[in-house]
Amino acid sequence: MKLTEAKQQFISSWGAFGTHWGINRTMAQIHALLLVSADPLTQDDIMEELNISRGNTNMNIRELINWGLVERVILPGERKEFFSAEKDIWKVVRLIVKERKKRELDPLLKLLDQLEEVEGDKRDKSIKTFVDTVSGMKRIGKQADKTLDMMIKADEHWFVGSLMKLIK
Amino acid sequence: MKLTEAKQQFISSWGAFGTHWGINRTMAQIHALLLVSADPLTQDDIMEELNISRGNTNMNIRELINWGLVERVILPGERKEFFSAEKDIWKVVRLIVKERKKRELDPLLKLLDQLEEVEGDKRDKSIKTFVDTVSGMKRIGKQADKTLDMMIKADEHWFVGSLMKLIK
DNA sequence: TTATTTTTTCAAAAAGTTTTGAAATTTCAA
DNA sequence: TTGAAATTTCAAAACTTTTTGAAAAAATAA
Repeated sequence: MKLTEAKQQFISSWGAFGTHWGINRTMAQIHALLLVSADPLTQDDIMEELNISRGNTNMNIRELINWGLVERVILPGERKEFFSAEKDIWKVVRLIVKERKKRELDPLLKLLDQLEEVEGDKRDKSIKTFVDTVSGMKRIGKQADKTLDMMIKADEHWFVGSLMKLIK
Repeated sequence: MKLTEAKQQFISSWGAFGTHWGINRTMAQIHALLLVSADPLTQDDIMEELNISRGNTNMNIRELINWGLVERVILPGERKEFFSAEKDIWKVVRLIVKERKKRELDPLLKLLDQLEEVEGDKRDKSIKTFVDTVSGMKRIGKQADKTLDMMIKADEHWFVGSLMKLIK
């Protein structure tokens, strides 16, 4: 496969995967393009390469910067801003996990804490079912929280190495 | 908080969370309702409780059954079908991970294998950047694959217990 | 059987999300 | 300063996904 074709495949597939991962298609495509670009690109480069509008490009670059996945690069002597993606994939995964944890898991745990305090006699079958479900989720949720925090801080090899020891 | 209100909160929040988790809102709401129901419910119960149409209810119940999260229950002497959700949350998490891995991670790994075989001289900067990105992803992806497989098979306490030992 | 109830399907409508592009704002070199 | 270039904003349009509901199919009791 030729490089140009491979790049295109990569960008379009990463876009499709992104949609399953809480990231919209364009955002994922811009990310993919920057990941496989040897040098930083301008907004115009990205617009042209992906055939998307200026507004769309701008909004999604900004979102990628918020996630910490892309950074603005100022090249001396250039008027335009350039953008480049974090290339260390393990760092990328940690950034994504960190962001999604903050947006999804943390609010869920907060909610479960509130819901566990439902009024009523726990010997009542319907109360029991509710409380048991909520408590079960809270337990698993807290464990996931710890595990993910560990992962966010961990070095790639430490983490995987440790896990691998467990199955031997 | 009263049980009725708590249930409603739980259902509506689980619905909202679901949308971040590759599960549509109604599917997640039906799942939530069944999780906190002490007894199996019929399609009509679900329609009424969530104010949704018959078709919508039917399609989403079917999808929940496909994921293994809900099962059909036949009660003797009853004409209608009843539905109940798997209540063991650790099992629920494993089922969701299993399904999402199959739909998302497995195809990604397949794609990366193909893309790694791009033609050209790896001393070429643009080829190198592409191959490095793809290889990096493949490495992390394979590790995630193993870790998730382990998790899918693992007992809750074995898995978490082992992880916890590592941070002490 | 046949009639009635229950479940399933699917085209069209509604709802939700993303994208566009032109106007407003900001930046910066001269 | 000023004006050209670059960036940002956001309402409307395009697109995508979900939901509805009525009709078809399947299941079951009599």
